[in-house]
Amino acid sequence: MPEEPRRQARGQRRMVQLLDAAAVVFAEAGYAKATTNAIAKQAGVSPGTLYQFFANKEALAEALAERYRSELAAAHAKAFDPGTAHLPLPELVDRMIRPMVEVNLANPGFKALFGSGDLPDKLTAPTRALQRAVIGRVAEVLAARYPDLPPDRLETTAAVATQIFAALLGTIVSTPAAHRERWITELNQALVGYLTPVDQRV
Amino acid sequence: MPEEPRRQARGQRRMVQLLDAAAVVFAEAGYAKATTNAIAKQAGVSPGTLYQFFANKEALAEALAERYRSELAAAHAKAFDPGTAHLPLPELVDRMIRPMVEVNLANPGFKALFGSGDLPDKLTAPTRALQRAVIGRVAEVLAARYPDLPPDRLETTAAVATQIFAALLGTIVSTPAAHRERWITELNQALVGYLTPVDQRV
Amino acid sequence: MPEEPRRQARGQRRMVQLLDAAAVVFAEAGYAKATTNAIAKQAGVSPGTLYQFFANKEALAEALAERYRSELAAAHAKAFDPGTAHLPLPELVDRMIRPMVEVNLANPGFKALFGSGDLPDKLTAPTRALQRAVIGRVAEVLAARYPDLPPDRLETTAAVATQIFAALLGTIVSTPAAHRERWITELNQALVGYLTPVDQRV
Amino acid sequence: MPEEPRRQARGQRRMVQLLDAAAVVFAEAGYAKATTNAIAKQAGVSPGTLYQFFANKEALAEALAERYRSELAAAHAKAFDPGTAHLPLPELVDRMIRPMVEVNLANPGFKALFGSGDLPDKLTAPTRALQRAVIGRVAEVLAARYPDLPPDRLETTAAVATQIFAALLGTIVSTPAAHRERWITELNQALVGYLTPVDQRV
DNA sequence: TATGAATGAGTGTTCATTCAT
DNA sequence: TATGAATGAACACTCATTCAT
Repeated sequence: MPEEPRRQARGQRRMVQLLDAAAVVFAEAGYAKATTNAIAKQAGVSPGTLYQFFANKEALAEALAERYRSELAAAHAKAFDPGTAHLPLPELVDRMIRPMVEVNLANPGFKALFGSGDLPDKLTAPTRALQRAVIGRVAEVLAARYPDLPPDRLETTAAVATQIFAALLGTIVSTPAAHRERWITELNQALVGYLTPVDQRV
Repeated sequence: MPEEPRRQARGQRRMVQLLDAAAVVFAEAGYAKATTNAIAKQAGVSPGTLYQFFANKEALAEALAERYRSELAAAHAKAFDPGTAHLPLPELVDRMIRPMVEVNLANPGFKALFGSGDLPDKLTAPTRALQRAVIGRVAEVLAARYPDLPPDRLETTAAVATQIFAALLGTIVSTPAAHRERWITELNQALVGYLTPVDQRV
Repeated sequence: MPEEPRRQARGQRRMVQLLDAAAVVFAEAGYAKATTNAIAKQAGVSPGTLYQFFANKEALAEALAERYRSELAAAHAKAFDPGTAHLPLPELVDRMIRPMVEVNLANPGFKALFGSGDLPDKLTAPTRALQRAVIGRVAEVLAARYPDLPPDRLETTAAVATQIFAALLGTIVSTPAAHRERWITELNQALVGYLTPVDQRV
Repeated sequence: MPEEPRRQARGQRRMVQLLDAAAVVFAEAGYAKATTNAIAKQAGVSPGTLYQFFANKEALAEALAERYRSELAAAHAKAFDPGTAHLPLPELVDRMIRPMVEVNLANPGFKALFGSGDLPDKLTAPTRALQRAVIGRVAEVLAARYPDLPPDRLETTAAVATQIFAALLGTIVSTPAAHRERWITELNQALVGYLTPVDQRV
């Protein structure tokens, strides 16, 4: 009975296909103006098929956010090890910035789900989840560096850092590669500036 | 013959009414999902009337952005005078933050036009104009404080500061009043942190 | 009490003004796409005023058709006298064509009411009246030339001639003046061709 | 696997259905006042379905014009063969008139697209195409009969003949069947009259 | 599973007409 | 009389979602 697994494999491929298509369309049009029919067409599939895998447009966005979350997790895991936490601040910040920028560059749809404030209220949920995930990563790093920071300070600091991050990410990603480094430096300075007092206090 | 002026006054009142209604609806639904019929209804007016004053949905958004721009200008003008530029950095930043937060709090639609990346391409223009206006204000303040800063540094610094600003504004405004001050402090620290190196370099 | 007549005179002026405006707008946009608001604006008057003089868009068209009918009558009266009826056929036809073309050229709105087949059913009435008036003129001329033609033949012949007329009028009027004569000649030939058998039969 | 073709067949049927519906509605209301929702309802279909097959109202009109063009072509092809060109003029003209009248009678929407001058500018194109197609047919016949006629005379003559044609078609089609023949005869005489000089000159 | 035709409520916008002033 | 703001039904068109095949 090799039916089942083969079917599941095909199903997995379809989902990937659809998610890829959604990323492309979200990137081109933004979430709100993206149409499910356009996504289906981009995936080379009929609208009906799309709804066999995702209950609705929202579910598609959620799954895409989830995918980004795991890519981010992988990239972070690669960039950090226990020793990293005690690098000089500018270097540490650089290690936080780079993978994020790269994931963003590699996934054009990312920004549409991470940055935008014009998503329908319901969609705030998966989007917020993505943001919470990033905040979580940042918090881990800060926790390793500042073990004595009280939890609520930790949380707040991570949240603010992430928001600064998100704010400049748009500019960084949409800037032509040649000028990109300049904005990355600027982001680095902003984050270092924000974290320096914490560094000194501890 | 008070006829003419009275009519014009009515026209003015209608525009204000419609702009108010648009602000409410944009705030609730975001620009993209806001419907002109909903705005008209919120204004207690028929759809046709809306179109007597505004050529289309976009024009409404433009006028609203313009209103915000001028409210912002007024608030800034009140907060600054030539002496302000040489206040200690945290105080200066506080003077930049407060009016912005207040205008935002007083105008619920603001965020929908200022923050969002999901506006139609055409609308990018007035929205960007709003952003540029804010950046302009910030640049003026920085220019007064750092007269020797080269223009491109000035521009970049103002842009980054404004983006940090915009990023945290959302959190500040949507936080219940009781906890708001905490986030304002955080924003202040972020901006001070970003600007401190400039302060020292000059 | 010179009030009354003066008022009436003003009323007359307004009607002329509005009719002129309607002619311009009908000419530019066609009856169907012409808007009463555009006509009012063209007349330098408010929409309400328009409706003080004409019950609705249709009534405007009717009045305009009536004006054209009387201009046509005047032009015809000038072109014909009892002797004309026995001119050689091509000359007679020429005398029928010329004033019609001139009235058309002088009144750009004419075609919109005379030619078009896309008027609402109700408007067929005034339009048909205009056509009937033209047919009547043609019938008179034919009656003078062919006194023995039975009335129903007369009617039919006049109707057909008028329709041929109307069909080519559009082309003639919209052709640049330099080439106009060529199409007038063609129309002349068509009408002469159609009427020649009648000429010979009698 | 009769799946695909069956679906396509359904699609074809829908298009025919919609075109039929459009013909009916255009005939009743004229192009300008016909509504796409009315056409959909007449076809027993939702508005959305209409737009699955035709991009917009215009496209519907274009497709309808195209259908008429091909019906006309078929009817003409049936009525003419190389020998026809040298029939006595009245018979030749009769052969040109009949199929046109019949196509017109069978397709009530025809007139709305063929005659009217009140179509939107863009629609002028397919409408003109229909007219040009008719003129082309006429020109072919004339070319066969008068091989020595210079091309520009041919063109002009065909155009004028077609316009005379179009002008009387309305009357013919809207006349009750009992009296129809009388008007056909009249149209025949008009065309014969117009063409006789050409016949003699050659 | 996959299809794609079908749905239909809803969108931004228009315009003939009315009416308070 | 004259104004012009106000109306609101109607229009062309869209799109997330469903469902017969």
